[in-house]
Amino acid sequence: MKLKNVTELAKSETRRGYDDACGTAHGLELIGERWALLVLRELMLGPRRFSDLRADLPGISANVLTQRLGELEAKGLVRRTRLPPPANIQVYEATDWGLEAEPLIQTLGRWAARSPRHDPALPLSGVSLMLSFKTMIDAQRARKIDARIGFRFGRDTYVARLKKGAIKIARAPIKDCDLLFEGAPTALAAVVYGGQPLDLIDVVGDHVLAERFVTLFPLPSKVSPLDH
Amino acid sequence: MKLKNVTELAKSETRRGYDDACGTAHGLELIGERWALLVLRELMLGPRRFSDLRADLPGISANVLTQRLGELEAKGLVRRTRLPPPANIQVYEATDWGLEAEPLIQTLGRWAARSPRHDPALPLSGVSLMLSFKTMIDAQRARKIDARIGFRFGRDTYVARLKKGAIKIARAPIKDCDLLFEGAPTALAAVVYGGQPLDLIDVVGDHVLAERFVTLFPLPSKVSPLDH
DNA sequence: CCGTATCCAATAAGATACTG
DNA sequence: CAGTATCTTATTGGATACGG
Repeated sequence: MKLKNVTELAKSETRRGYDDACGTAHGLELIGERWALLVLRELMLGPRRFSDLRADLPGISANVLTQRLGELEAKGLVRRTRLPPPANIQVYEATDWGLEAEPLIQTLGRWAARSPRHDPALPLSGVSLMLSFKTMIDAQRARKIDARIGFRFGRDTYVARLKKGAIKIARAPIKDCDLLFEGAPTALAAVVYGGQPLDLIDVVGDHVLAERFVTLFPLPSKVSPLDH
Repeated sequence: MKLKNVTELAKSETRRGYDDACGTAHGLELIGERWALLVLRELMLGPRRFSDLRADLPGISANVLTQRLGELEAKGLVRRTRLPPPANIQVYEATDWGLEAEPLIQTLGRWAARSPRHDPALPLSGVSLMLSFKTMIDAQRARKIDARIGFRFGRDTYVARLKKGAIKIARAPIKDCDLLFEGAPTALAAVVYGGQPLDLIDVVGDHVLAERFVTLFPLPSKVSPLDH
């Protein structure tokens, strides 16, 4: 009754399984617990520290984050590493296999975007927005664009490389960009997905390119509530 | 403290959300609760009744199943219908949007199949096995096969149509099949995925075809526990 | 047999405070 | 900043009982 410490935590590492050989069921045992997939999502574009994760996952509590990270680490999806000096801080990083969950995150997001209940006005992390661009890009519309586009969300910066309808995005310093967006991820999302005017955010560089860029990510049609 | 009835159930219809505009987060609000995706999985090949679901989801309790079905119905993923007389029984059926979750189920299953912890010897429902065939089929190996293959698991029967490397599967009466497998889904899984000999199950019809069929579904390589 | 409702014990999540 | 400890609340699963 008093062993809420290491022993019990280790035991509760996984909640009772589904006892099902189906890969889907096993997948749920791996990333089906509350918050787990969102923690992994935040690591898809590179390592993050504990407090970054906490800030980007509105509503997660410290103890749940600790527990999820420990479980993901035990399962081999996340690794704890230490940045080389002089930084020398501890960060969490997705393993190769963890990174392979990206199609899963995209498939889930694309499917859920059809939901009539989906509210794109809620807050959004920088990583979420970047991944949504990778997921929702309309290759047809983007095929003629060849550009480097930067994003600055607070102290995090990302660079997107558009070429031949494909988009690659990495966390990287803003350098040699044709265009830079600055502001909150939520504001940029309001422009791209909510049809709000571009002047909600700061745009540095090629404004014509910016106007084109924000139209490259069409949302799928909503499911009609009458179809049930 | 006493209103555990309709009022409170309606309120707890969804557990507290993630407050995140990301489609992935919304997806988790839709099908992220324990058992929800597995319930939906069991409906992917057609309507099922309450007791079928209960039997195919080892370990789910009646009250949790009732609750998940109610939530999935409220979200528009599942519909309650009544089979026409003389059957005239109530069944649960995935809506069109619910059926669109199939790629999600497949992506999750394919990803999780790389897990070193995945145990293919656990029990498995007929629907799971059929969906795993659709997910894991090696189109190259299957491209020369043109056949109708039947499966009988207890009173449920399925027919798979192989043609040009593609496979279509539906719950249907066994008719005009080149080959019929009979037995428990778990036994057939042991043959196809566990490398067990074919004589674990009953095979009626073209045995040569049967031997080829069971090699069409290669599992992905496991993640090495050392890669962490 | 088909579900649904209720009660109970075990766990997981959430909020908050706190320590190295 | 990076977690831990503790307390409270919500959810889960199992048993059982109940109505159609």
